[in-house]
Amino acid sequence: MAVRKQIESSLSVQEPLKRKGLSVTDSRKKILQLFMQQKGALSHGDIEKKAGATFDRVTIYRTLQTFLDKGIIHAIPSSDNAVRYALCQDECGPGHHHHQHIHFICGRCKQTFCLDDIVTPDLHLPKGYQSQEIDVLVKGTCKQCSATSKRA
Amino acid sequence: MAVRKQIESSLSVQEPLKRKGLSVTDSRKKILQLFMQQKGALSHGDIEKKAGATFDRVTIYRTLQTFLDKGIIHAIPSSDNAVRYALCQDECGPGHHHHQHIHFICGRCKQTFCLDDIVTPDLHLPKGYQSQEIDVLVKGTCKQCSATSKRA
DNA sequence: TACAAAAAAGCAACATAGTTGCAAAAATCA
DNA sequence: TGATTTTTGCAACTATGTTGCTTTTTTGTA
Repeated sequence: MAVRKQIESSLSVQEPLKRKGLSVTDSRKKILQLFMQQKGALSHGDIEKKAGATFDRVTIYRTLQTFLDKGIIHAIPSSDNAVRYALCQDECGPGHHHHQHIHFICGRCKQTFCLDDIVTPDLHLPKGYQSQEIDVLVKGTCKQCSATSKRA
Repeated sequence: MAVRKQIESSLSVQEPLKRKGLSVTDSRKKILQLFMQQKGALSHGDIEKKAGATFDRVTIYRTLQTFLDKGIIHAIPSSDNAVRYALCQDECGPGHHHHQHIHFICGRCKQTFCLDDIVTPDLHLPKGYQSQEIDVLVKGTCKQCSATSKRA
């Protein structure tokens, strides 16, 4: 039955929500699930497409905002006016994000990935500048796409 | 006379346009001037405000796109759905951008600056990933704002 | 399990941002 | 100066994001 499947897969989804003190609702479960099934980052539009007409657009906006606030996802800047979101790895608290990883944007498959193993480098800023957060965006060709093009 | 002033200040503005093979129009002069007068980066909205009702919105979009294509300005990613633009320093050709500098986003004055002297660091990417371009965004407090808060 | 309080979702209406095609105006070049 | 090419402005449209309010769902407790 489809129902059983739903219940099973949503079990692992409920836990993080509860841990963050959020009430467990259909849209939150669904959206969190989408993120967990996904290697790359998701934009609001991606979620709208993937979730189909299940949820109101507004609900998606508000859910993303809630997830951001609670430190479940983090926003990845972009230069195409489509901010993407991805799951936080380590424990990010409300407001406190601890991200040291970099983001890779593939020009071929257009996906954005978190490279969790690559730590953001230290920078020497000019006198007077105080750094709070560093975001490194690397554009190029991802592992998968590099491999496919070689074989072709 | 206001006219003379216009002509004088637009002289330095015409040159880069011509060098890039662009016809010299009022909107291009005005928008390029805005960038040259400005320390920080400008979003489409900023330009719309600063240019007043002088130009059509569409013209601003198209001018920014043209400047991007010709390597006169570069786009700075953001996580607030407001891509900002700033003048290119060295010679960037069409398609070929050579930026090694980092971008600083001040949380206080909300301005974005190019720190031209800070070179983007080398990164060791995982096997298979090919890097073409690196964008470093640093969020924090800028020189000016740091100074003001100390005195206050 | 049922119920009241609190939280979230849905809806509608609105505001802003970005795109496209086409006609009018301006810039270029001979 | 005048013909050609380029750019602009306008209109209409699509997409994206926001807000207030009502209904529904969730939660915690009896």
